[in-house]
Amino acid sequence: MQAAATATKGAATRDSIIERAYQMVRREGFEGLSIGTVASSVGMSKSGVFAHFGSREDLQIAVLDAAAQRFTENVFLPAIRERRGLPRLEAIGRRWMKWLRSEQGGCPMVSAAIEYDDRPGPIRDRVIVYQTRLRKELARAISMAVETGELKADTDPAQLAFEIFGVELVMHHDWRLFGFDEASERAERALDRLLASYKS
Amino acid sequence: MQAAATATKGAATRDSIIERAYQMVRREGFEGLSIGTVASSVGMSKSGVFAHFGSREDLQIAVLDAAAQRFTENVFLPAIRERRGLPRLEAIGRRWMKWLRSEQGGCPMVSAAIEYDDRPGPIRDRVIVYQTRLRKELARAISMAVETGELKADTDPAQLAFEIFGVELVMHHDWRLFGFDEASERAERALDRLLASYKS
DNA sequence: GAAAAGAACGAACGGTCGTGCTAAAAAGAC
DNA sequence: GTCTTTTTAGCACGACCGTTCGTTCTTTTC
Repeated sequence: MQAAATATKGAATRDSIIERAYQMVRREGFEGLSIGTVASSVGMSKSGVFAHFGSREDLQIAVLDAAAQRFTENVFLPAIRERRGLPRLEAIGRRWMKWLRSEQGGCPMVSAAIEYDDRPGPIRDRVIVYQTRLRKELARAISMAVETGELKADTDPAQLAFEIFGVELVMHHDWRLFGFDEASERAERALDRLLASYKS
Repeated sequence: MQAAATATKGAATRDSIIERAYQMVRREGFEGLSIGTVASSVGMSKSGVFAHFGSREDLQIAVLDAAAQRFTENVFLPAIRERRGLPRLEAIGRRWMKWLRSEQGGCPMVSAAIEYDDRPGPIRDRVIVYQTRLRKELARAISMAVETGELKADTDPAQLAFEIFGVELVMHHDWRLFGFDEASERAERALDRLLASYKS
């Protein structure tokens, strides 16, 4: 009996709790997540849900981990199948936007970054870990595009990663406030212009 | 006895309540704002504070209005003294960054946009009004720089405003998570690169 | 001065929150 | 089948929430 996807019955319900909590965080944010609401949503008692995590914070962390994992699976992993260099970098950018759109209720990672950016504690620490990792992966993809000669040799990968992140943030912002279509169109143009300004 | 800065005693304490609440929103966000905490912070009773606003939501809206006013006073109004065109546009960008830095606890407007982007109600409505106005003002400054011939004639003001907003957002994000110095430096470079790509 | 208006207080309300504790139910091992 | 472990429910707690109400104190107006 190796570790299967879900070994015991408890792990399965734990997963379904996280799934439900994940959906709620997208709408209410991490601080808006309450054990009672999650419990009634999955049809369990508060204490039943509570027993799976031991504290509200641990539940929040579990949701944060799930968000990070999903982001990686939906944005970075598929992009790896593209040829290293500009194609892969562009694939990341496009899949990133697609990911933001698919998260109808807002990206939990963005919420977490805003909510905990000055609230010290384990959640903030973990947010920083994930954001650092994301930026590093992005810079790595940029470096490859420099190596292939598709981007200028004097490109600062971290700087371009910073600027790409800005485009994704403003797309997220505008989409939620002003509607998807215009935000997505502008973001695509912004990304094209940005990459063009770095092309050799 | 014309309307002075604060006509009656009540209006004065009302202002001081908003001031305190404003500081708290920067750290805890709008949803984290509680009347009891504000009250004890200004040395009043909960009901005393409550009487000035009539509801928690009205207090939140008062803080939001104060944030918008301060932003205008600190970013747009001073920039108007610069010559219309590129100097004024650059002044807006620089003062914007300075404003983000001066708001040690995070910009309430950014918090509000994230917190209420999918929570219908009067707060979200007002956030959209302010964000629309801001974007329009920014586009207006860009248009002037096109008219003076400093930016390319085919510049889309709304598109450039979108992209500038992205830089400010990622600067806000990185600053809070990774520290000010690097974020500010990268944002300045990003803004320079961005404007350069639009210069005629 | 008195009278009216405004400002602040303190107690209490119904509600929700996270968290313990204990017992029942379910699942798995043998 | 029984026994043991895991999983869930039920209940109660203390704390905090926004809000209401009646009262008291202070300021303004005449």
